[in-house]
Amino acid sequence: MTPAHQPPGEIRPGGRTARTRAAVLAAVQHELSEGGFAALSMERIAQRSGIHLATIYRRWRSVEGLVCELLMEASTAIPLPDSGNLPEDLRLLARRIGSFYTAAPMRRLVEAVVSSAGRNSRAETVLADFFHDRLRMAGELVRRGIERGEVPPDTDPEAVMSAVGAPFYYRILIARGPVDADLAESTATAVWAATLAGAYRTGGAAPVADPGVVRQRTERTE
Amino acid sequence: MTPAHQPPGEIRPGGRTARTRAAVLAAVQHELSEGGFAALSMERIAQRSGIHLATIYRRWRSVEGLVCELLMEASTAIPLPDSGNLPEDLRLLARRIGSFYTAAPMRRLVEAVVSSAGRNSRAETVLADFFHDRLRMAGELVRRGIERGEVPPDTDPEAVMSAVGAPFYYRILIARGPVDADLAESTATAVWAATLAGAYRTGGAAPVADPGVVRQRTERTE
DNA sequence: ACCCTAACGCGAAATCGCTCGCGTTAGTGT
DNA sequence: ACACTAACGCGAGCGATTTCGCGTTAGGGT
Repeated sequence: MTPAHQPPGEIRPGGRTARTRAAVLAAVQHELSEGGFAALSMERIAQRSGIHLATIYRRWRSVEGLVCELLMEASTAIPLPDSGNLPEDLRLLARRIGSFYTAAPMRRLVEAVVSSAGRNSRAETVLADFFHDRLRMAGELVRRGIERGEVPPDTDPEAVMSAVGAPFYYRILIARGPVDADLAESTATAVWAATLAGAYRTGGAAPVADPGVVRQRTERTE
Repeated sequence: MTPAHQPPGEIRPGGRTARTRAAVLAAVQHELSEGGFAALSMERIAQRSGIHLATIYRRWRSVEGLVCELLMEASTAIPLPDSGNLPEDLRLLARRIGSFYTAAPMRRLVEAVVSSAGRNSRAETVLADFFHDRLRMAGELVRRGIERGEVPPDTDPEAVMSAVGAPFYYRILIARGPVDADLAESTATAVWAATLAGAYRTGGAAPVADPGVVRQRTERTE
């Protein structure tokens, strides 16, 4: 997302270029935290950052471009736990995601990115790639659990991690309510129970008749 | 969201007004299905619908306004099941949501509404109200299950229904992947298992040590 | 220390989205 | 059938966003 038009023969990532970049992204961060995506305009960013309007347009093309770059900046913000125990890891991760999104700035960033993805096809790609990467990495957590024999071996790691994230994004984007500690606890408990029940096994979900029964069943048509 | 400015002394919902409304909303629907929210502009809608640009601006103010009205139009699109059995109801509902969002038009509509909510505070309110209503109504489904003694009596109905919806919106808005039958089955299984495990009980989630054990436990700090 | 040119600052110009005023059409009540 | 006015069509006009051309500044290589 970085270069809007083809860079000429040579690229200069250092010195002044890096400074203006930092100034602009910091300005976007501030504006986003204060007024949200709705209050985000190129002109305000230019004023706050002290970087000329035309320069920002040249490098990022649009507010969507800026927001995307900010997203990629925050890629390592939530570290993945490794406690040697899957249910514990799930709970730790859910809590980290929860506290991460309890604060307004990151919540606003997600709103902004998803909002951007709706209008800008490039933003959509950036968003999709970002979360695919993240899911793939987080899946490692489940793979360790499989190796330890804590869950069925055909459990889909990315499906489990999607289930960990989904409630938070639902709360932020759809229900538009606060992200709190309860949501994190609830999510961790739910995902672990569902995983044990075989909901995330590959080749179709396994409906359970009684709690704790893990078995495969053919799909029914409604 | 309907009247952008105060209607004068008298309102005329019939005849021509209703026709233009239908024509415009149909045009929005088409444009949305084809090119998505990104390709949605007031001018294109005006051209396709045959309604003058100024008229559309007068009644809806913006594309966000149009999209919101389209959302409210689709309020009864997913009927709530009542099979007399909660896990069956959850599965039926998940399937209905799944097939509802498998088709592009409705998927695009959700993308558009969420995208709009990021920029327009009024759209945000419409979105929140819409889903709160929907959650409240769908909660009835869980309440019946409580009465039948299928789940713990302090289960939070709206938390359960949020869990049914969340995976679909995550798939649409974040993962940006296809909504298919597998997702519906997986979701139904997961939510039922989590509900039995007490993940959605009020007053804090109940971590489970073994599958099927339903018990309350005090929250731990990380 | 020097040159080369990528990246930036600046103001003007073009473009675009949106609004406004006025005349016309067609519901609605009597 | 008639009068009244809400809602629409139309085009001009306004403001905000976006781009362009040119001169200036400051990395990066020799």
